[in-house]
Amino acid sequence: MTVGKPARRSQADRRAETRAKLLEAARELFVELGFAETATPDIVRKAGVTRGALYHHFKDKTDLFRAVAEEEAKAISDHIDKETHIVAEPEQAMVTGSNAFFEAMLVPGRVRLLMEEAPAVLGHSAAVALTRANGTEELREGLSRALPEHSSKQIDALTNLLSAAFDRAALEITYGGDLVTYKEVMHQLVGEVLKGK
Amino acid sequence: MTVGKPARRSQADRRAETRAKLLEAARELFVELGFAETATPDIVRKAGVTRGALYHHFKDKTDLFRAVAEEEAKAISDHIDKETHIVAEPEQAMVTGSNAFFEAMLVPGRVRLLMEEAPAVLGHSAAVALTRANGTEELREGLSRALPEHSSKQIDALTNLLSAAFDRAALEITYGGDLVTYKEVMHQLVGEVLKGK
DNA sequence: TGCAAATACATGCAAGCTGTATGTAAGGTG
DNA sequence: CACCTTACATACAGCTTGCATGTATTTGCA
Repeated sequence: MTVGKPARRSQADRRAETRAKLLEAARELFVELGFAETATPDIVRKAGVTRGALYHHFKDKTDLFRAVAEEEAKAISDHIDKETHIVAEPEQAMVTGSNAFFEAMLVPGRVRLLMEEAPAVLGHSAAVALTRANGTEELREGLSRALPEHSSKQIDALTNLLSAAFDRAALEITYGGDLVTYKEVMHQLVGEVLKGK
Repeated sequence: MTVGKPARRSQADRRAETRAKLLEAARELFVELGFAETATPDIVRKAGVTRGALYHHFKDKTDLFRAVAEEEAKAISDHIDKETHIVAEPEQAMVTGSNAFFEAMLVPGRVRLLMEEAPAVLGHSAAVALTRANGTEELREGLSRALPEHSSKQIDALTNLLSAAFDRAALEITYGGDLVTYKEVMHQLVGEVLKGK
């Protein structure tokens, strides 16, 4: 059995592997130090590749951050979908989705990446677009159903405001706020809106 | 009348003047380009001073940003205080304060500085501490008065969540959201919370 | 199977930025 | 009027980013 003979990997495999290593290393450093304080030499050292690889896979440092953030948002979205897709009734789906959101947000670094860094690095619009999937649609639908008198403009606004409250709750929890309290208060808030008119 | 003879200014005057010029130039560039994309050489060129002056007045670039952000937060706080201090009853003070907040947030650049850049540059905690004065206390007091059964922990949480909603409303308005709609929906939201229980 | 082309990555380099150290001029003080 | 302090200016070292160019591996194809 020949040793040291590097297995002939396909380009796709090589590519996927280095890309994954870059994403992982970048995520850790972005979480720990923030985007601005993280240098690309540090990222590639941690990933075990060179800066050439980084700039081959990503347009620039910001593009790498975008990829990290998108992956993170997708993980959240997937978790919420997995928890809610079995729930049929919209009322219950909202509360389930809410709980799933808070669960997902407990994963270390998510809040830092998506709520603190992303708005500044990618801009507000891109940042909200990232979290667009995070239960926002379920929320909008629930509100729309419960408040048929409201215009879609009003529903959109309300969705944004409640979504912001969810985000802030996650943020505060990360910074030591009490999980149970914030979940309670958040549910109370949504509940009152739903039965309001 | 002697011309060109530079008036003998006091140190305090010199100091205040350069500092003001730096703050003004920095504000413009931070708003236009964001913190990371703004270079100190550009700031001092715009201010008509040298980098030496900048680093004499401020510890580093972040410290300059902090000063700009603090000035901005104070302007908002002053505006809200001016509008609300004549209003006696807490209920009315809240609605007046809310309107004053939205008015204040229309000043160009404020949202960019305080809601987009500040959290990433100064950290979430410092950023919320900055806006701590922006009607947050009136809000907390109003909630506390209207919801006597709630624990102070719950009041704090609710205050944070509604405060986040206010912030998001300002953000969305800046990005083209309809001012009237957001004000309406925000008032509805607060109103429902107040009469809830 | 062997060779050319494409892909994936490595290395070297130029430009720019930050923060500090050191130099100078103006203002305050006894 | 001399000394000290404050306010600023200039020079420099160390990094950082992104690109340009070089090399190795893989793939397509005759």
